[in-house]
Amino acid sequence: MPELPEVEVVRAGLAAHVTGRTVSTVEVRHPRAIRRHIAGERDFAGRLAGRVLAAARRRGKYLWLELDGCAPAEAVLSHLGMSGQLRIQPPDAPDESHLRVRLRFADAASELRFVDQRTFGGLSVEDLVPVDGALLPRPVAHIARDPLDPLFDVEAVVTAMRVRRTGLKRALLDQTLVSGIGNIYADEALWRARLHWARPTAELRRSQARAVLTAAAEVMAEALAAGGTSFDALYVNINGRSGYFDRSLAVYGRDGLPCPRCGAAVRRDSFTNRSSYTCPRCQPRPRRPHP
DNA sequence: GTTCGCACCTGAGCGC
DNA sequence: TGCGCTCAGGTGCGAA
Repeated sequence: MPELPEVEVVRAGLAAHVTGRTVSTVEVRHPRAIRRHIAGERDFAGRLAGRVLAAARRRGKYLWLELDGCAPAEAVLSHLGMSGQLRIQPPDAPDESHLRVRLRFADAASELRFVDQRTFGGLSVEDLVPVDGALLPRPVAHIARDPLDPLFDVEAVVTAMRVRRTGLKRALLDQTLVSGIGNIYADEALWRARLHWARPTAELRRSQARAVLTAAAEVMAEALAAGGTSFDALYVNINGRSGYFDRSLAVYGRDGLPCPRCGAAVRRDSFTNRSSYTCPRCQPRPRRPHP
């Protein structure tokens, strides 16, 4: 699944290969892919045609391409959801089976395709609004900075986290508190910090909260460094298979396998209709877990 | 105001 | 072979 490192790889690819290019036409192949663009398909296509893609930006798992020469400032916003890909393809390349949106460019050198099997992701054109010194698409205004953001304030997040009355993993997945962390990196960060996912945030020491946030930054930076090598000129990569399995995951998806640190069998728990993986020895369950 | 649970969605894997 | 069920999980929204 695309999490922060994968989205950053895509952003860098788009910055290199589509910025400065003029959109000629837009083809929406599946309406659900632009469901967040309330005005509909024709408006979506009309607002992009003839526009220059000026810059590729990201916050957390949201990605957007700023549009040149408009007031108020606008951008085409993308979230990859669970299975989304943004691909740069030659115009004569066969359509992918889950191709949802196609952007053609005036130079006709290549086209940008939004491919999404499960259609949890999508595109929309949004106004940019000033938030905390940054210019963000309106639906992203509530998203916190991510641990790789140079302006990420770890001490402020530690304070905010300890005010919450919830479990630690739930807090890590709350994009309004800290963005970019999904189920995989949450489990990996918790393992590195030796903390159980059910620890009540209100009972964490500052050093523990700081440790798990630092671990999240480390594991995502390592994944980004690894993922950055799979990019080439014709493929803006969110390739779940190659990017995903190349990572060195300590616990995620390793139910029953030995913990790389102590050798105890990794355990899978149910967590809000999904899974959490922990080492029962390195990450002991708290005496009073958050329910 | 804060926290939680569920729907959304498709394909792989599995048991029968 | 085919059917039905479970699982995967980020986000937004309504309920508590």
